[in-house]
Amino acid sequence: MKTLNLNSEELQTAASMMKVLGHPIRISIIELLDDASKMSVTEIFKALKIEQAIASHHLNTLKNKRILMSERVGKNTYYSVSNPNLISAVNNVRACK
Amino acid sequence: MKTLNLNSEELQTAASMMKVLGHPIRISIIELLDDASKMSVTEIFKALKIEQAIASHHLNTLKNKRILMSERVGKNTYYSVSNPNLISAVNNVRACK
DNA sequence: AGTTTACATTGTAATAACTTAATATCGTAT
DNA sequence: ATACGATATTAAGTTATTACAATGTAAACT
Repeated sequence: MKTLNLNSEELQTAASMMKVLGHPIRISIIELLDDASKMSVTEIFKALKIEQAIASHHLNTLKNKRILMSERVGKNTYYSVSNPNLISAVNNVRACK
Repeated sequence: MKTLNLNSEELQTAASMMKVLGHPIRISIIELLDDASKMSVTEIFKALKIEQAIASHHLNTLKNKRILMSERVGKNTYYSVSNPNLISAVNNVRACK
């Protein structure tokens, strides 16, 4: 019988990334960025009709787990998805009925 | 600018499935079942070296979100992954460095 | 320098998730 | 019926998440 190591760094990382993707606002951000590739905080919070502070908080959460990258251009910060596999992951879960 | 509906049933469901996948024990259960296709609770908790009650809790959590299916055969309950897309989702996140 | 636009951070309170331990149920065989 | 192996449930304490509100910082322009 196969045994696994629950404490491996890779597993912990994967779990924390999954967990962070497990929020409707954060999934929506990924899907917006899948279409647009880069968006500013203002574009995102307006598209989702949420408070600016909430968008900022979720964007920061996603960035901390290296799901998003950010780039400051003047007053704006543009966010983008760091790895296309993450979009696939979202699409796969979306495809479950 | 595109707007999305944060309250859609599908989005909520996808988010809650993702969230449930965001735990090292639950990811490991998916990976065990990817290899074995069906396993009993005892096989799972021994493979992961965790308490029986903890395995049972996590299995129930996964079943509630329809990530796993279960089938009772005599004294044993066999669990299996309900949809191969979920295995793909885990693999996609695993593949992110 | 002061103002405006764009983002980020902090504190707080409510809710949800996790672990652990103990107990209960279910199926089979004696 | 009882006992045992397998699984499920319950309850309690702790920790983690979340939304909200308010405040703070940063860049560009006048």
